[in-house]
Amino acid sequence: MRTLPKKIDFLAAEEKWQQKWEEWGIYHFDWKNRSKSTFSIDTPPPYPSGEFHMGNVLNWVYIDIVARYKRMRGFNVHFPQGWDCHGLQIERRTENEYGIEKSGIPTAEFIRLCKRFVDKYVDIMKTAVKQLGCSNDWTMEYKTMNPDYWRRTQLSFIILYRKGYIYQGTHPVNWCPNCETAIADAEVNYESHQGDLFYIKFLLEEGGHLIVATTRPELIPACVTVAINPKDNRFRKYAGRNIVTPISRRAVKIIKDNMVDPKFGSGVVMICTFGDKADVKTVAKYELPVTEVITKDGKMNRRAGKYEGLTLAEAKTAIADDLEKQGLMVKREPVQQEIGLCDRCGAPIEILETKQWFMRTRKLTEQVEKTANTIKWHPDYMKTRLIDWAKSLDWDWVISRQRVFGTPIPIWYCQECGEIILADEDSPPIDPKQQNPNVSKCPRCNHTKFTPERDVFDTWMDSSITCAVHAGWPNVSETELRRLFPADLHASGTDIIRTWAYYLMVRHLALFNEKPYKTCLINGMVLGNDGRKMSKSLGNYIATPEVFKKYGADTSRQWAAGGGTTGSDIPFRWPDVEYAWRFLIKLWNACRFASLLLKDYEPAKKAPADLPLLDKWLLTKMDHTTVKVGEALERCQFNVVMEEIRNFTWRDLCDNYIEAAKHRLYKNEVYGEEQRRAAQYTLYTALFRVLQIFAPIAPHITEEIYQKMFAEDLKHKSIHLSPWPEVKRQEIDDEAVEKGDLLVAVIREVRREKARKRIPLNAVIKELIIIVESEEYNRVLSRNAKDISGTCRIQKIAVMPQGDNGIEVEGYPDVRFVGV
RNA sequence: GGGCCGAUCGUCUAGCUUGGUUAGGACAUCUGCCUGACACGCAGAAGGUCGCCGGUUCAAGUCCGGCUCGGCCCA
Repeated sequence: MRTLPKKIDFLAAEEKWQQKWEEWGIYHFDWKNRSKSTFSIDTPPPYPSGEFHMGNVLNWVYIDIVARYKRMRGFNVHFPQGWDCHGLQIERRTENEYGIEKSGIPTAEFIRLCKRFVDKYVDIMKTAVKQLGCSNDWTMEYKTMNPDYWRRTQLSFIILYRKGYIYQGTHPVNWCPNCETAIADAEVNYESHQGDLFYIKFLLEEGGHLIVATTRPELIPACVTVAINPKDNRFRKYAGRNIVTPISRRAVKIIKDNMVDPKFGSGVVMICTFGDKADVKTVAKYELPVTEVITKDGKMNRRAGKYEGLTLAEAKTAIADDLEKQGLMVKREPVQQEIGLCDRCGAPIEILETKQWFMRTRKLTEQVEKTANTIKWHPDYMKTRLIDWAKSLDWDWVISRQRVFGTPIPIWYCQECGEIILADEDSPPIDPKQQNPNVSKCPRCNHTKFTPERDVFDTWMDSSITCAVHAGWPNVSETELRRLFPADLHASGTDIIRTWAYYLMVRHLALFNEKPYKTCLINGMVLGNDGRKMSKSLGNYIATPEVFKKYGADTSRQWAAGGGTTGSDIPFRWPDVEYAWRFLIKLWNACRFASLLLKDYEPAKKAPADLPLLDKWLLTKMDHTTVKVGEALERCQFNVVMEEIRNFTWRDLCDNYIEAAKHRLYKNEVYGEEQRRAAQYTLYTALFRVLQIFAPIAPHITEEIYQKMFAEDLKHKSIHLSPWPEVKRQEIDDEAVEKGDLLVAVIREVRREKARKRIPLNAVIKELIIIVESEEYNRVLSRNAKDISGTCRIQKIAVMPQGDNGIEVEGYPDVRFVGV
């Protein structure tokens, strides 16, 4: 066996193996192999924002550990990787990057720049994923902006349309005035905000007035009714009467509705079209008219009269001032309110009524719930988040976006009668703005001119069909599709359950009447060391390269695996990273030590007969660890995996076994060749086992050591292609564990006594007498007395049934010793 | 207001599913030791009434109910 060098450049070794693995293609899915069971992983294609943060690290490490483990378990692992390219954020960042404005250049040119931007940042992120040592199969890499992916997104739309899941409607939607597009519920974040609550006099038609409390006086021109609570005795009598809005001077009816909280403000609220979601509900309930006063870019429109052209904030001030002047402003008071913000740009959203495309998702809610219950969740309680979210949705999913960088909606309209012309199933990929439909005339009115749909799809329309796309849809037969679909595993974060996990669910249920994934693995958020969500603005941000450059991938991966329970938020702590780093060094040194003492070792296929107690003790502990690690991996409890491996390696193997076996390894002239061979066998076996069970977490160092020490003998091309160790029941010797524990306890107590007496550990003890009454213990200690004397540097050792008081061995009241 | 999660040594965290060892670990602290792999190490020490109040039980960090305080998501 080759000896390991004293020092190793871990970072260089990582790069070396990453290149080798790719060269060897060992992570490729084996399409031809029909005998192995497949394990398909639905990797969420990330948004190539260019930032590969510690949250991405967490997400990828979780998935990759499973991928590597399943490969060792003999599965044909399908682990693709794609990139989710379209979207608002990319458009905006492209504008920043190239110092341009979307409206200032031709659309085709702008799209070209967006693609350039995406390509650049995909490369950066891909580099990071590779640096992390992820075992993705890059032969299946895809980008959702490519025509081949468009084809799939568009085809799925056409199928859903035919199945009745798609409709176009004029409906209030969340609207971002900054991005100038509709956005879905899932893209709205709510934030608490200190605002003003205005108390404004509305004059009753018949004289007198009511005081309306509102946070948004700028919407008075959009006021369509005023509402009070039916149980509110103060105002009940006004229901059904007319009241005149100030500013716009319109008469509107007073209605009564339970949703009005009599305790909030004045107990009288105005309903505007649309101030918030509650307004939308009320309007639908009472079939109220809609008065829009906001333009798509967030300004007041013509209906606002003299306020036209003002921004909403300006209009608020202006209207409040005018009300003040007219003596209609009673008072204003500070109030905490929840404001909806655009997920991509942070601007406050509005609700506008526009023509949009929708997917009928709400009718699937019951099925979503039922299906979610058939899926295995890690951790289990995450499924309630999905179910609660699905049940809480008020609106269907708005799938159209008023943007340019996205998959086009394959629709045309007849210029004469407005008939909707849907693209054929074999037309995609298609851009209706560039091509005409396959029909030459309108099926309804025979007109021959068509207008293309200019909207594009919500990015989630691209990224929520991946489970099927990864499995080859629509290019493969049903049988072939079922080979990899539903995915065996989908992985994502707590923050995107409401989007990713949910949209995947509704899309695949609607398209295939099948769940998208069989298990769902959820990672928590990465927190800064102050316990708050890591973000640049909070100043608790750790950039990934900072960690990678200093500590590399295996350390980062250990941090991710061991940082906390799966699903919980993981704080980023440098001490954890350093501990992980030290473990790598410890493992290296242990292996180096072994390699020095195994130089002349001829690997044995079978265990030598009659192994010494301590060797059986270690090997049984090794098997128990293997079983626990395997079980923890099956349950995605990566922190447990880390703990088991570290404890076994550091404590049992290094601190206890190696220390207690050194004398046998060094002095075979004293202890005999057989004893030495036994220790060599045990070291060899235990270290290879550690490398194997640690391989899914730390793929580089385990490969480096394996190749140097074991490959020649064991012949697996890579440790990652070695089969996961099967523990044979007959090799488990729990009696040896019990007896070995006694031996280790005695050694520990002797060391402790040396520490108490301030004697150096390596000080020689002339004579040690162990007093033990129990016959069984006596036998154990007598037989293995040489391990105690060899380890603790005792010249003469004796075991006696009776004697003076002495020092009691912790945990063994009837075992004492004298002589230190 | 609703849903979910959490509260364990100075700090961070495991254990709770399936109640029963001296509540495990890391960092920090203290004391020894350069022991023929490793000072990026080794051997030790100290530090916890497991958020609060009840209940079930021979036995509760673990199960049940209530409360308080945080976090996330939503209205």
